[in-house]
Amino acid sequence: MPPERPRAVTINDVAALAGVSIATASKALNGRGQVRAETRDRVFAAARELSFQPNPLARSLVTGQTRTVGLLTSDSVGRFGIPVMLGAEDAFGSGETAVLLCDARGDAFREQHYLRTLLARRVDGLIVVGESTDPRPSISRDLPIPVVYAYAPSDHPEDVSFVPDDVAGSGDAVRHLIALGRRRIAHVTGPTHYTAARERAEGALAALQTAGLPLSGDRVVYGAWSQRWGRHAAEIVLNADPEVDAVFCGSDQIAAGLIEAARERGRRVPDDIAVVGYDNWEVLSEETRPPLTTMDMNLELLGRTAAQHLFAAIEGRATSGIHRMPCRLVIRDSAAPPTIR
Amino acid sequence: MPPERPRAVTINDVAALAGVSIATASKALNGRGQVRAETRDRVFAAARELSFQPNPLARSLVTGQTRTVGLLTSDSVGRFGIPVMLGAEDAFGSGETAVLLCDARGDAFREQHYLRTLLARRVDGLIVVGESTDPRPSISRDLPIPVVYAYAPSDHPEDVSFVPDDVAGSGDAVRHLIALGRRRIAHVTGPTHYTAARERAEGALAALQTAGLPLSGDRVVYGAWSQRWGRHAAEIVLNADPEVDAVFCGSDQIAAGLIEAARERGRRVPDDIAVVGYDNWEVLSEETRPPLTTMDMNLELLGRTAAQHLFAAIEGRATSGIHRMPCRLVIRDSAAPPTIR
DNA sequence: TACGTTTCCGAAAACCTTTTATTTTGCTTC
DNA sequence: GAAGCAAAATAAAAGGTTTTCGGAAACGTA
Repeated sequence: MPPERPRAVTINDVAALAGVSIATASKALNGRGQVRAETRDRVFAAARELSFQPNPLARSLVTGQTRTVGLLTSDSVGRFGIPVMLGAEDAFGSGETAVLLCDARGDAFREQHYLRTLLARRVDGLIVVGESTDPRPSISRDLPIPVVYAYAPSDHPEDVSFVPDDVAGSGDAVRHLIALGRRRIAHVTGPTHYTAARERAEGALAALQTAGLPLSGDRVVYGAWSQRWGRHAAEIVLNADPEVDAVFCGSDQIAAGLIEAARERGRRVPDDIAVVGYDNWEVLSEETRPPLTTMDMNLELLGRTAAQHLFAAIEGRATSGIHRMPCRLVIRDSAAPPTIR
Repeated sequence: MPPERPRAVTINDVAALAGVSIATASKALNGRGQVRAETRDRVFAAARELSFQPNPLARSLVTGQTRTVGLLTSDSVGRFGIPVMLGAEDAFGSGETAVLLCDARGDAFREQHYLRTLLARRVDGLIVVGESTDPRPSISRDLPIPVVYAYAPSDHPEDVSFVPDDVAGSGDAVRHLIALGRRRIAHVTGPTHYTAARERAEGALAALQTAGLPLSGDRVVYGAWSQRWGRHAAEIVLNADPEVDAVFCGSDQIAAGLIEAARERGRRVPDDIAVVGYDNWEVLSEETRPPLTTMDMNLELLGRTAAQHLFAAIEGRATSGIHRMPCRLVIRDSAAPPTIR
């Protein structure tokens, strides 16, 4: 047997104790309409004494607002989606908005199911977070509530999406290497079919071009996101240009593998080769030897910002388009200015 | 302006179309009470035609059940909490139960705030997931709804908790090494103030004792959970017993560091030293050279099981006590039977 | 036909709050 | 003292569903 819930205290009890009607009590508590200061105080006192908590269900039923948003993850939520999700949760949770978690696990059917459920539950808005920066199909068409996309942008230009600015971030990474005096910079990254890989390469190449520098090895070394690939890519890079003095990697895993393999081939990091990673995945970037200089995408902030914009949209102040959020270079030893000794 | 929501179709519309009263419609749709098969069909037909979705708010208001559970993370949710959380979400989401996500981020004040909010929203139950297996303060006392704890058990014996069976898991790990013919087995693990570290050591020692084998180096090497510590511990272990032929590590990070350092000191893994890790954190365990044999705690299953028990408790079939869930050894190259060549 | 049983259906209450429309109160002015 | 008016309070409706209970219809029996 579920334990018998003690009958909850309702606004009726408050009104009775304060000696007013429920209408007055409601208005007093919500600061609406005309109510004398003295009676308002009496109502508040009564509410506090009974530790009254309005029933959100009843309220939602009449107002049509549930103070609830759905958090829908398209692909299975993982390393990148989690921080975004937590950032969003943080933004909502500190207010009065609750977050309904739905992990569609990459299954379009599940996604539809969740979408129906969320709409049935009358959520006020929807935040869709992806696991990669590849654009994803829009779900906002004909939806009666606002939607924002985080990390993975919608493929529909009128939707509002928040993504890391990988082009600018990569530019910063490469400019950092240039500022350190490196002149033969290579770029190793993930599979070419990833938007992230292409954008990071684009940003890196643009920065090199602006500085009038060639790309070491003449071509971007596309491959996989793994440490294993990083090790393999080290050979490619070193063979293509034995004089290479810096490598900008598209992920921390690649960087970790590359550093390992470079050291095994007798190159010192950062003295002979400076290395910059991407993601600032701390379990990795703080454990490599030397610790990794890497680009942090500020994913929590991204999630938080997306949440704030959803909130604004719910209140009628909608934005649109793709918002590119700045990344931040975290400087550690693998690519750092010489310290004073 | 938020787009005007089209007036939702209510059970009134269904009843009108089917030519019955709303009471009959409700009973027909919910399979309750006496209603002729023919009228039931008519009601269902009407509901389908209008694609009627009952308003959960109105329903909850009268039934007192929200088909919603709170998922409360005590400490900041991270590597271990996430899979548990996703497992739970999966179990609920495939039913009709929605999950309200609340990340207290290790802040007791936030936790209280969330607890109040969840209770105000009349959730049917609560699942509390932790980030370590250390017991945590109970929140179930005097709560009108059932609570289950996942990963981090409650410190109150009458609460129901689900934790990985680290003692048995470690025993299995060590027995695996023994079965491979290893006789000088060391154990390197995390800080002694972690329940996980102590329990894993306990299981390892028990298995050695049962087999009549000594612990290489005579004492458990406690330290930290990091790769860095794994590297350092390798020296300790090799100095204490140069003939050591296996190391059971309390985490994959430790194992990764240890393998790296052992190789640098000229030991081959697994030929000279077999290594077993813990956690099966795949980004690490699949990337070490050789790939890591490691203990998987089945965290998703743990979360799913906890969710199922919460569900049972909501329906009045409550369990209690600490449930220890079995772990599963994942065999890769770092500690494997010789393959046929 | 009268009557007792089932079987099925519907009116109305209940859940709790907000909002609208209406009434009451308190005050000012003539 | 009446009229007028603004401010404050209340009654009642609305929101959508489930559930209780009474009543009607159908059916069989005397």
